[in-house]
Amino acid sequence: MPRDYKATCLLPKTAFPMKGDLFKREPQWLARWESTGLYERILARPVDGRFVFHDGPPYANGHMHYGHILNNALKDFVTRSRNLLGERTRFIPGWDCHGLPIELNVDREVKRKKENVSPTEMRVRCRDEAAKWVEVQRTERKRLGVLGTWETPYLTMNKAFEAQVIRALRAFVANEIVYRGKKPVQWCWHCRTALAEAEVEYADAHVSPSIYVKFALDAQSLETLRAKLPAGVTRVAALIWTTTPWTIPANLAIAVHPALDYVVLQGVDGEGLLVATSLAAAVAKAAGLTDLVVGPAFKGELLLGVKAKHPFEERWAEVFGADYVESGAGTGLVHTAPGHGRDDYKLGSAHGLEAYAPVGDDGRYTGELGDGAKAMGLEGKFIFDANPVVEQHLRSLGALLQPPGQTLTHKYPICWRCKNPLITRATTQWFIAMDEPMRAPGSDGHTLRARALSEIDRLAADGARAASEGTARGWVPSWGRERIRGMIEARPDWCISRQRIWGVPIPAVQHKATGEVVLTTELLDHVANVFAERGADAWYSDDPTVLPAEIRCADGVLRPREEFTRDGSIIDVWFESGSSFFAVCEPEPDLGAKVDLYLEGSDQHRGWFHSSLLVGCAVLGEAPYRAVLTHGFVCDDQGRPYSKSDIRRRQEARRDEITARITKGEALEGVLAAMKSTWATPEKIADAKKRLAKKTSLDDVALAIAQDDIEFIPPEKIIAEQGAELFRAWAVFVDYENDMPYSRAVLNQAIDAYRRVRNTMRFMLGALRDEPAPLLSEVVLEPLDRWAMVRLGEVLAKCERAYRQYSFREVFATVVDFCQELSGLYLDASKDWLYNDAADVPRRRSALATMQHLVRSLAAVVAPILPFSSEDVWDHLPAFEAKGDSVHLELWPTVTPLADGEALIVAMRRLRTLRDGVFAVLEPVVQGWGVEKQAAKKAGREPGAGEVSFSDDARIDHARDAAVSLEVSEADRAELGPLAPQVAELLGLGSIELVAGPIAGERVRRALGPSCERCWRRRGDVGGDGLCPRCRHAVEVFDRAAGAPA
RNA sequence: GGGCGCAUAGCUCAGUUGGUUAGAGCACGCGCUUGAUAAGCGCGGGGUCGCUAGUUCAAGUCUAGCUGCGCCCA
Repeated sequence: MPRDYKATCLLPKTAFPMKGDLFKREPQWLARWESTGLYERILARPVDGRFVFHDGPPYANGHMHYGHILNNALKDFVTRSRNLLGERTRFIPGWDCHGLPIELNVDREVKRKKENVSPTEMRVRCRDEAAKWVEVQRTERKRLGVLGTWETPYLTMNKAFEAQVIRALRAFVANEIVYRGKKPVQWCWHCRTALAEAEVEYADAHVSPSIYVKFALDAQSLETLRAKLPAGVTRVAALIWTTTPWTIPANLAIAVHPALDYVVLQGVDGEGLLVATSLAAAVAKAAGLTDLVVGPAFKGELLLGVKAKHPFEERWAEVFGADYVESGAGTGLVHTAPGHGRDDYKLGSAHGLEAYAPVGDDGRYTGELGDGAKAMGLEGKFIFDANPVVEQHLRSLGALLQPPGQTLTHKYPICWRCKNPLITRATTQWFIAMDEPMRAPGSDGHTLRARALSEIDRLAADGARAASEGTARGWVPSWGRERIRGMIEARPDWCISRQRIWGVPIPAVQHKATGEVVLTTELLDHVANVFAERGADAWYSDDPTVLPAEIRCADGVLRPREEFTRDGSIIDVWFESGSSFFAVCEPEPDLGAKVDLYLEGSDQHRGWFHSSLLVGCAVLGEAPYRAVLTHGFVCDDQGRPYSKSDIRRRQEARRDEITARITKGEALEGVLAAMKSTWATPEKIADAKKRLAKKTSLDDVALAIAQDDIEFIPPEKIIAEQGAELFRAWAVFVDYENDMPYSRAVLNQAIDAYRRVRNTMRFMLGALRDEPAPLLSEVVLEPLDRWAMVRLGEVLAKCERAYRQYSFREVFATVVDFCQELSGLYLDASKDWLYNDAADVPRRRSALATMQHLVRSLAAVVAPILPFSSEDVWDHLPAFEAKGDSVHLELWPTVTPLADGEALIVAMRRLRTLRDGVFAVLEPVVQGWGVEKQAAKKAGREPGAGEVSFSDDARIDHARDAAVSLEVSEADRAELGPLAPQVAELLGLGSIELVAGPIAGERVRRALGPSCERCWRRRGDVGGDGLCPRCRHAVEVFDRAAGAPA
């Protein structure tokens, strides 16, 4: 019985599992890191660099969704990689706690229980509600592996934060750009509050009435147009078009474009209709006119100053010029109600008109209505209910153009929270002026807008400079500049007040006797100190000391606080979060107000980046950040947003389509096939039919189908069942600068890449066999190992640059590629000496020293991305000098450059082309035999039992059984340099012959001679004992060590 | 309707300042592999670079328009 030599081989041995079992083991690492104070120990390392990262606060309401998770993963990549690169980086997570959604949640609860709750009590409830969600999200964020000060996060409802918000507001007041004014704002009549730009959503298919209204011109205006009238026209009406009849009572003017062409269109009974030339035909059609008769065209300029009679109020609407008037829709004459539209307001205020808005908080008309409207009974009526009333009344007056019931389906703004349609309504609010010079001491007198725009450009310029240095600052990606620039350029003054309770109050006071409203730096200084100590809740208490004993009015006179009442508005939550750098980073001595990086979704160009920029410009005189990195949104495989609600909407749409088509008489099979449904298989269709037979409604079956076709995978499910790290692998696998496709298929691809890295590490750990490896300094490296070290150096350089540019994907791809490269050639070739050489053979020791360094380095490189698995590797890496207890305490790995590095790279490249040549001739032989073998097996025969066409000499299963001859030029052979003597071994061939000239005979032959029983090589040196000399020696060494001579 | 983006193989992505035959991984097909085996290796098929026009000796790359998708706004 021949001896089984397997036991004498040094085969891979490691406890590092192939399967991560991440979902089970991740919590254990998290617990360990927490108990060993890993985060603090990382920060305590003596490093020179420093990097300030600032977490944008998610809203403390609801569970984390995919966008949040992705965002948190990216943030963790940043903090961990910066720390790895020797730049101390803290992560202070934050939450946005104030604001409408939480208040409405509590409100709903209060209303349900029919309780009567004071503002103070309301704030307590809101605080509890926010705290509840902070807790939920804290758990979810920690579970992802995000490293940070989770026990001391920043909350916008913390006292210190609230005080700093007031101090930020003070900076605006000191700059004299805070004012109170009556201006149109987006208003939710249901929530009874003004909304910020960021709080407005749009409904796709809102149906509005669509009416054309006539405003009769006065005699003098008629005279102006005398020469432009078609024959028979004796009177003229300006024709406007609107989708908001309820704003007609607030009409004060009409806008035309001075450069646009207008005509008078012949109507009925001698009436002319004033419209833009380009729209005359459409209007005539709407009016049911059979002939299109118009007078000569003229420019809108001629109309300026023309007066038209309001249809039911005793006042005149004057015609003004405005360049926003369009020639493509409506009539070219725009109904202008300065209290109910932003453009309208601008135009009105330019001509001295007030922002007239006779509509209350609740969306009902107030007593400010004109007599005509009051006579219609509109006072107290809800505006959307007034639409038909106004329309009917206009009709009865003959002021309407077209038949009843015309509607327009269009996008319309709705409240982000309650989803009710919004209105634009002028209210008295606090504003921050964008275009007034800032006058605080030390300010250079620029306007906030100008300052912000110049900061945007400064960041962009700095970003370009950074890019040329191989790092990233400014707007990343660079188009962020255009995006935020457009928004800052176009934005109106910042409306910072909200008529709600849950927030930081705007600490203004009103003098009871004079009605004067006071908001001064002195007042703010006092209140900020009170808030710092007692929190903003103090504002709602009865305690008089919330205010200073005396308050200075505009006339310079100090008056006792008892003469004042406190304002009830709170500040826009975007102002709060925009102040976060000032509340969180500025007070910390090792951070400071200048933050190196903000990192959020690209929607924050309008949100947090935007508000932070404005606050920064007022408080610091500059942007609070050096770099702004944005990511896209998580989408499904069709590129549609991947969120629970979006998916549900799509599932329902699909269900409705299935239902509709089947109800119309189409066959189930046909419908499903046409939709490429996963249910378009005979079994599934049978299943569906069975369900229908069981009286399950068609809708329910259709929904089940839709849910299978359009799947939503809850993130917490992936994390609980597969592990957070796989999600992180997905986050690094897709390109975050664009929208990121998410589906099971993509997730699986990311997992495959992860496994490639994991298994390559595992192989090398196995090679090390749980034994301390020789140090690099203790061995003479073989050429192949030297190549690996040179390549590692290249990989490290590339990854370092990629990390500095936040190109995490590139880091990961580089590592995955490197693993592939190692697997395919380096590790494969090394197996021979790893397994078969005696333990102390120099070339084996060289390989071990190299692999130890490779594993150690690669684990550190991927640690920011795969914190769990890299720690797993670290745990299984044999001890070496100075090995810490966590990979996360490592600093960026280094490799000593080798003088012959370039030559080694060239040699390896040549070896690779050589290998391509070898496989090109070898593959058909191996494959041909393989196919025969498969066929024989299939037919139930033993391969080679006389029925296959390969002769024994030609059978080659494996490269090691092959002797190959290859044509290689002298120059190419020279490139092999130090690798030349080892070519056969490196390529795993039995033997290779490199021939300079043409090859006469077969290029591939079966290697001659018996194979060594231990290492299976056919090198022609196998002795009578069945072993090659190398193996004979190894067995001797093995037996001696085992103390049992054979 | 406007602003800013994106579009390369079935999927995820590379593709330097325009310059040979557009690459990689995954998936797929065919093989190998007792010794990386819920792994590893080799070979192979697969692309009108969204569409149209233009600039150029030369366009995936530059310009314009269009289509589709996303974010932000109206």
